[in-house]
Amino acid sequence: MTDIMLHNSATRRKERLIPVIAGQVSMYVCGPTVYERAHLGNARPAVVFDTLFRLLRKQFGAEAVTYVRNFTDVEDKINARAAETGRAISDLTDETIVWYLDDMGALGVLEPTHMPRASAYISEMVSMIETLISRGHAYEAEGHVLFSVDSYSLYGRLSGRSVDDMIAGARVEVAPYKKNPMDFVLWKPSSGDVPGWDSPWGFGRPGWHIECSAMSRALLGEVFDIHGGGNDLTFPHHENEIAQSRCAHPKGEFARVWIHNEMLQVDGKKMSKSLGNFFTVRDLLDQDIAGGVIRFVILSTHYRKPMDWTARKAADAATTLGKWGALVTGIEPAPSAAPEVIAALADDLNTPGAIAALHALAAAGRHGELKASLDLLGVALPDQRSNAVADETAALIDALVAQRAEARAARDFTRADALRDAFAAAGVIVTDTPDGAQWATGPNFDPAKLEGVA
RNA sequence: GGCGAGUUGGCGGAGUGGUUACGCAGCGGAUUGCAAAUCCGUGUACACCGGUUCGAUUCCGGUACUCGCCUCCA
Repeated sequence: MTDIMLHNSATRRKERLIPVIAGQVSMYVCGPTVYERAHLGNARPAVVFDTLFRLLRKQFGAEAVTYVRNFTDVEDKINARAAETGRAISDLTDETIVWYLDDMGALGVLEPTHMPRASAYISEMVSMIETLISRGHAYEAEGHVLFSVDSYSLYGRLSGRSVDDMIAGARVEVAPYKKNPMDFVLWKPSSGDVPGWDSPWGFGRPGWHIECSAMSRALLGEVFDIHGGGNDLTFPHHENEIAQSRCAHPKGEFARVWIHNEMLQVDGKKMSKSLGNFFTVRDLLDQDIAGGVIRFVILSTHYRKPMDWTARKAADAATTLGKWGALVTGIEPAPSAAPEVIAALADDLNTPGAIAALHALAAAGRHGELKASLDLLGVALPDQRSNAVADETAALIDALVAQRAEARAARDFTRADALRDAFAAAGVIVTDTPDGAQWATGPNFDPAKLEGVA
């Protein structure tokens, strides 16, 4: 079996994946906070780690891979959105979760093994916080429980920063009850409409970071193989997760390999909610950009490089997938993806390299392997006639195509070219082959424009 | 200011201490009534300045610029 090499951002080098338990792999990825539609930037990690999930399943067997991606459904942004709209929090989070699964499903993202909701793990969080207090890593102050960064000497190692530097560069006001300005909240009091739970420190709710520590512990244990997420989470979220989990479970290593995807950009700037330069996955799907096309564009750039989304890339991807669709239609997939494709993916998830291998398969006539390889990558080819042409429309087009053939045979090129122009205007793509003309509908298909041509 | 990532031909985008992917576009040709599609052919580009080396785009040091994190963020 091909070794899987992954760039571990904790050690900043490429390492061979050696699972904690031979033959089994466990992976945790930070999932979305659920209060609105996922934007394209949110889709990047979902697609990247889904591709890794697919590779791991291929290499270790589907049953041997445990993949956890949480839903953060306890978070102050959710509370704020619910308050603004007057909706119940559970309505908001339930609806957003359905949207998320729909949208990611359209991108070919498989459902992880477990999709825990933070709200279902409050007691585990409370328990972990109690452990941290008893071990001297956390303290209570004014109804809050704070993690003491001074109690963990390796704090800052993942993100490569020192506590002193961070304090010097801090741009936030420091709460007066913090012993060290970098101490972060594990538990905070709730009042009014804000949701809360009873705890040894009063009625309150957990901080964001402890949620992931508690869920990964509950589902994967004190040590697991891979932890993933966007690189914007490296600090403070992942740094804090490490501090919490390793201090609560000193014998566990927590995550062995850290994988961070780079940001998706628009015009060279990170797509983000705060900048407002985002569009949702649903927006693109509604523009008839196929999920397979979106996924292909995302996979066209290596996950550790910034990637700009452009309409040009989507158009190019649609063209490529359209060609491959024609090659692969009716072809039986090979039993396995091509070795070149697997080798590229096993080399730190080199998806652009894998796509180059796909082009080679297409050129070499290895269409069965092409199909199987596209399946491994999770890229769905667009249906050649996805616009579901009505029977009478199809009959009309067939008739017009036949008329054009007759006109050409009669050397009536004026008539033949007029028909060709009409097809072009209506978004019907006609391709002449040695066996006669074939047609398919294009992205701007508009059957109304064929009226009166006959 | 601190930390991290990046800078590859017209565009997108891999990779490598020497033979210099791949895709798109372009150009030349075949084919075609003319096109489209297809097929064949065609591109020594690696930000800048030093260093190491027989040889560097690839290693080391520095400079510039871009992006990210340092506050919620995938």
